[in-house]
Amino acid sequence: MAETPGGDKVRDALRAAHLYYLQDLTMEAIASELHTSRSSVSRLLGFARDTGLVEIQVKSPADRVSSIQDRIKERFGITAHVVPVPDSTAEVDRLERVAMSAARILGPFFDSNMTMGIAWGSTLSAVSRHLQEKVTHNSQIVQLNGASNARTTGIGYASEIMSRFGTAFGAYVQQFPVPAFFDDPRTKEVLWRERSIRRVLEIQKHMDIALFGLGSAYADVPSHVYVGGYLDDDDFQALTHSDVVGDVATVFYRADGSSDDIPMNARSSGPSLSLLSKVSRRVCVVSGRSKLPALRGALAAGVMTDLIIDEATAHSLVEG
Amino acid sequence: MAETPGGDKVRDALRAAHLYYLQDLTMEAIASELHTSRSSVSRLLGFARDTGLVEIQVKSPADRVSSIQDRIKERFGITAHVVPVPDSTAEVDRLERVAMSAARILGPFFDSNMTMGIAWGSTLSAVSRHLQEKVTHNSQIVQLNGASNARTTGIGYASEIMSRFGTAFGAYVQQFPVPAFFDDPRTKEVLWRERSIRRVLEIQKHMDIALFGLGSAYADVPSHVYVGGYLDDDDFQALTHSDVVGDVATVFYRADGSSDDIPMNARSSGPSLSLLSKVSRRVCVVSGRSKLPALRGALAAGVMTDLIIDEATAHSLVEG
DNA sequence: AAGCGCAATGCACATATGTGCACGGCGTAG
DNA sequence: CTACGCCGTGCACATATGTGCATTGCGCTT
Repeated sequence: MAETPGGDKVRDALRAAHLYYLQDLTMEAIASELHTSRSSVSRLLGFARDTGLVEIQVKSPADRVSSIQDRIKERFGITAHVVPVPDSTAEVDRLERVAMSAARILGPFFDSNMTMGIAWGSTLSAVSRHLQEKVTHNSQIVQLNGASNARTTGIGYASEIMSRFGTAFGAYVQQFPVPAFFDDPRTKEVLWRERSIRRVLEIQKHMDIALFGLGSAYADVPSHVYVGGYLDDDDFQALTHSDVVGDVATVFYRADGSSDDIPMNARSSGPSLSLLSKVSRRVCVVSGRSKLPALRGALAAGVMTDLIIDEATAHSLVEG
Repeated sequence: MAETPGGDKVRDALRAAHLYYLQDLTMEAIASELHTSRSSVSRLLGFARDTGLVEIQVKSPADRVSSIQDRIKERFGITAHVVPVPDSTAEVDRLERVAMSAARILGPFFDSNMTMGIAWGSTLSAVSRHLQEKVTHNSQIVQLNGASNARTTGIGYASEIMSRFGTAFGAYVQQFPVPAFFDDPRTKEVLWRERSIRRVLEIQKHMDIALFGLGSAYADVPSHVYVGGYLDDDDFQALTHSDVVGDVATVFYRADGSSDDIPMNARSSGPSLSLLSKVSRRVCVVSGRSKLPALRGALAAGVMTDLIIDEATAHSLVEG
């Protein structure tokens, strides 16, 4: 067992998965082919699923007319993944379920030789907790915006998210050890010239997927940025003054999607929206009606190509 | 039910599938969300699977060293899909199982706006019987080679295969109503100038996927072509004389993969191997060791990009 | 060589899922 | 208006699957 430490297990799991999912054999039958017990087969299959040897996708046939996804596609030109959640569900559970779905939907998007940039926040945290393993090679996860602030280094929180993604995909994790917001924009400018930082920025520039939630001061569950001590009263005032409706990776924008001339952005560590828009796949996860204003703004800004959203909010989006 | 004749069913099935596969709810839980009984949910999920709303893939992680697939990839430069089948399995069951796997593996390959060319024969027939539904749009299936001969029109057989593919994918079916082999090559030349025929040839030329088995005179289960009255004694002699080891869609080739100067090919209705090689994805399904010589020849000819093959035969392929 | 600990295995039971059958609604033909 | 027949549904049962627990085998330590 030293030389093939589980390699046999993978082999068996793969074979079991093939027999089960591709040939419709029952576990009993597989057990006899594998000369083992049915229980072991059950466990092997479980292993195969957890481990990403089996990938299950739910595809919406493009023909279902006027489904919400299509309406969203028409109106906003993006691909929506609407997560069914009963309306009665509490806000927290709702986020949890959207996050779980997001984690599953994400799987097929990411693969070997890719780089995924991720933001941090309650939403991403939830997603990270539901990731299923999927082995990839030569892939990396890069943090989009800094996480430390005046009170904490924020490292525990953000890096936990990062490392969950890293281990789930077997990807190299590239942290971004800078504050979320600089006190002085000039510090940022200077720091941005450092080679160590430029290396990260360079990686960000070449990412294949960006994954983020939306920040919103008005959310029922106010976003992490707004309650974590990242902003002081002056900052809040400044934001209100600039008509900010939300943020993506600590970069703020207005209802019309514009993000220029918002002073806070000069101090933010996140990627500018224009930079973000160069990424070929930009996945946004949203749960809860209270994020609607932020969502509309983000749509106007065109920051996303894919939207994973709970049913009720999707509904409100196309209704209102 | 008149206006959405099953549209609701699809909707529900989709939702159920989402809840089941993406959110890990139990059928019981889904039943209550859907205000129906657990049984109905079970049925809905079954429907979702049959209907292609759910797609399940088994992926071989690229890292498993020296697996058969990798060895094949190295040696022949193609992607192999090895179907696990116990060695003790009878030849017929083996074909059946390979065919079932092939049908499942094929699903993800084919999609809307694509054209798939298919040959006919025992292998393809078996595959066609195991296809899972998958709705696509603006897609078509085109027959690669004629099927009628001196004795029968061959239409029942080939067109049954064709239509199974057509209905499974909701694709337009383009038959190719010509004999498998012409008595006189000049007839073919003349006919090939007809617009109706040229239309089909044109479609073939633009196909995105080609799917075929291998013909072999020496197979345990001799291929359909060799026993269906398509060839007479003289033909057989001619083939032997030309050192033919097998055929793809009634186009013959030698062990070294060459197919020129084989007189029969001038009379065959199938696409020349060079034409075939222009298709971006060329999937070959093989079951049974007796097809090995034909397989080696086909590999030498480079006609395939993907090979779906049973385990034992794959083994022999890399061993010998 | 005996003892220890870890991981894999199978058993037996608990759950979850699949399906034949009978019932009831609804549209249609008579 | 009634009879007929076709779904769609849920029930109850049959199967199939998941999992805690005790056992076994194996490698390593003492």
